[in-house]
Amino acid sequence: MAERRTSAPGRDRPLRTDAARNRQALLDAAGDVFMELGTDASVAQIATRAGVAKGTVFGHFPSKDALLTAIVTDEVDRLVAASEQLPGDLEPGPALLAFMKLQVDRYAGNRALIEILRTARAAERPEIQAQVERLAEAGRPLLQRAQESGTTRPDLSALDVVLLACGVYSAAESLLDHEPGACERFLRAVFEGIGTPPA
Amino acid sequence: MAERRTSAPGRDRPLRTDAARNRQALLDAAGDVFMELGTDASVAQIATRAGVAKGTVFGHFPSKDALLTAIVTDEVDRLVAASEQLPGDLEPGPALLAFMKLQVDRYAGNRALIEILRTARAAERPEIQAQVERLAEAGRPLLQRAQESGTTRPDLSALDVVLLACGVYSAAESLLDHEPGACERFLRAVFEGIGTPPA
DNA sequence: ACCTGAACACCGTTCAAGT
DNA sequence: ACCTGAACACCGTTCAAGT
Repeated sequence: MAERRTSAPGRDRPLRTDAARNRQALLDAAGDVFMELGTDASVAQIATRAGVAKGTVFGHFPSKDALLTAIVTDEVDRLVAASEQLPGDLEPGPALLAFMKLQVDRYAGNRALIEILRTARAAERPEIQAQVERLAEAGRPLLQRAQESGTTRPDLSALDVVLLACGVYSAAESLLDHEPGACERFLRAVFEGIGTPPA
Repeated sequence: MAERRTSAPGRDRPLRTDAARNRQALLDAAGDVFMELGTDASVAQIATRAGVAKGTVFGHFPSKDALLTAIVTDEVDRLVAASEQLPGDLEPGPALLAFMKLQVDRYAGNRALIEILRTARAAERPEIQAQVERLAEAGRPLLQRAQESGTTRPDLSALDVVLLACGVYSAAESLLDHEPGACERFLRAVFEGIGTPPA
């Protein structure tokens, strides 16, 4: 769940109570609307759902992008927490696979999330890139353990693992309507290798 | 190169000479502008580059999407042709890898192309889906040969291969500025498997 | 201190008026 | 038969006026 704060980050004094309520309503509305409709959802839709005027959005967030960044940060919070709570008795390889599975499942659950991550070209959006790296950091110990056990190729970085999970979801997305298990199938293919002869 | 036609598809009579010239100018301009700026480039930019009024665009193409579809069709034409001209003496596995390499190279060369392909959710844009399947068809014999030789896993379809190439490029995109070989590295990782111990 | 809603510059698309 | 450019509905963003 998102941290319920009554002040914007980098603020020393608390918000007025109605402003704090509006801010949270905007975050909730943005979360819902972006999740369902993706990044193309309009600011007006979010304002309406939050019960405020369109201009009020920009009193709390400097731009639509800032609102999207807040959503991404929230989702990455949950992913980091979930990856820390992965069952501890997993073998190194399966643990890394489970980390990637957590990601594709979140992408499947939030249209906006994957749209933002794959639109964010590295140099252009440092705030988004920071979230991607935060996610990579959560996966780093899992990757290290897998590589030290010799079950994972050594030429991969923690960032690579996160990017490949994005790529796997992107590849599978158009299949999901007719094949709900497409992500798992592609994840397994990537893990074991396309060029793997039948068992 | 794009086929230079003086009539729109599904037309029996030829276009007036000035109209034919404008149509081709629009296709050329759209190819250039979309390639450089991606799908966010405006219709006005394309009209200006083509030397016509904004309204003229919609006399030739019913929508901006139709213009994008024309670009995708053109790029798929080239990809299909290139994959038919792959060296015939390649082993089955490397031939399939080369087919995927052709794709990621085109995605790297045309910002709009990959943007369209990964935005096109299957059910929503049948014209784009048709182009993806045309590309899959070009890869089918290569996949079949690789699977029959036992060097490629049997649970992949020709469509899967195209989608995975899109996914690999998407995963590598943000790294390309600092690591130009990121696509090849990810392609190799996916081919050999992430879970492959050091050689 | 915050909210509102009109206003602005932009976008894709339409269409009456021209040639 | 085709082109033009004004007009329309929409978008993200700004800001003067309110409370």
